[in-house]
Amino acid sequence: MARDADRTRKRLLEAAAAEFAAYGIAGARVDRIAEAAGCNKAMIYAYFGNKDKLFDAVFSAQVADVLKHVPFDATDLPSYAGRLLDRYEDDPATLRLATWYRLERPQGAPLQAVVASNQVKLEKLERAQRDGILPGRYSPVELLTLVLSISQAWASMTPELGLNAPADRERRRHTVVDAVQRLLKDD
Amino acid sequence: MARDADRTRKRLLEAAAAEFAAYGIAGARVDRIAEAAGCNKAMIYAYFGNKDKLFDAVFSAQVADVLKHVPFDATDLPSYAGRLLDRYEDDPATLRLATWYRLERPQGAPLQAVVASNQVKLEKLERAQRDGILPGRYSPVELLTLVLSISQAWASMTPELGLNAPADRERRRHTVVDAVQRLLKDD
DNA sequence: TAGTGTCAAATAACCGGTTGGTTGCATGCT
DNA sequence: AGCATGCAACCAACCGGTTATTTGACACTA
Repeated sequence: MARDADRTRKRLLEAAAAEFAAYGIAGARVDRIAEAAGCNKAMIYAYFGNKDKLFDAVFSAQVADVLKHVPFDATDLPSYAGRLLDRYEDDPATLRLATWYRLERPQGAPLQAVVASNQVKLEKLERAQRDGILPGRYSPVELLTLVLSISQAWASMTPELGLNAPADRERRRHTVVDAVQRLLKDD
Repeated sequence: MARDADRTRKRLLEAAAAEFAAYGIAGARVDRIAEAAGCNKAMIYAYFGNKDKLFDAVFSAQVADVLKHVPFDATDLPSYAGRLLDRYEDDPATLRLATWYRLERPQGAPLQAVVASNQVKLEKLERAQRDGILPGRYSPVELLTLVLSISQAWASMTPELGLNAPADRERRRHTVVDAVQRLLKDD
């Protein structure tokens, strides 16, 4: 096998993403990550410094990936919510990583990728309101908060309630999209 | 200092609630809990068995406490959402514990306290729908999921977005209550 | 051979859980 | 009452295993 630092880095990131999604920062095991990546533990420290920094690298990459595959469209929030739901259901790691980030890293400096992505969304929402595409009853940040939390609704409920959730995804999707539509409807 | 098993048990539960809320199950340190409770580590194992069971005890108590202080009212969901938001903002540990539970304990047997509390809510929702108090466009579990996720909206935002959140709580509360109202409004 | 990547092994700290014994209190006997 | 006895509550010290992180030797390549 040829030597390829970039390839090793990438394998490490992928393995770490799976590990962190499953166990969180405190629960993640460095040995497992190295083994899953098919390389040695020391590589983590050579490439990323330590476990926390590795998590930041994983999460920043995830933010960029979501932004790329689920572009934000302020002019059609119901559809955006539906596409977010698709992403969450196709790749549950996305939401788990974000949740762990919120729970376990509230002290660290805000990640630039996240701040920037929020700023862009808020500006687009403000413009859409000025253009009359969106109602003005909620401020941009209120709108964004509601839409995001509704699109996570199914994923953020207690497992016990999940047992009662509709089996077919199309129905869950409809619920979310319909709810966002109602929030935006004129009186 | 008189010996008092009940009192010790209670102090242990309180200390554990704070510790688990802050660090989760994997991150929680048994030694810290014992020290904060002003008693010995061995008491934890005598009273609760192990760390996981201690968490279950803490979480079950929390579920009962929320159920008691924020009674569910299927006939006035907007108000219920508002009261839930109050609870989450007054006692952030509530939601953090629930989130840790969801992330770290998806394998264990469902907690009876949670199952029962869900069952009651779903039945009340179904009755309210039959009585025409609630619209029938969403099923009970869909309705509950939407209401719960909206009431958690502000708390489940990424910290970076939280910086843009409205400073005054009354405004956040209004956003949540208003959103639930719109979901239930007749066409 | 100089430089970079790789890994097994070592290390030091840490953590969940156990053990054996001590302390205070209530009960019942003299 | 005074005292012995049994028991529940409590704790310091310890144990085996695990974890994040470092190191030093080795291998490949240019």
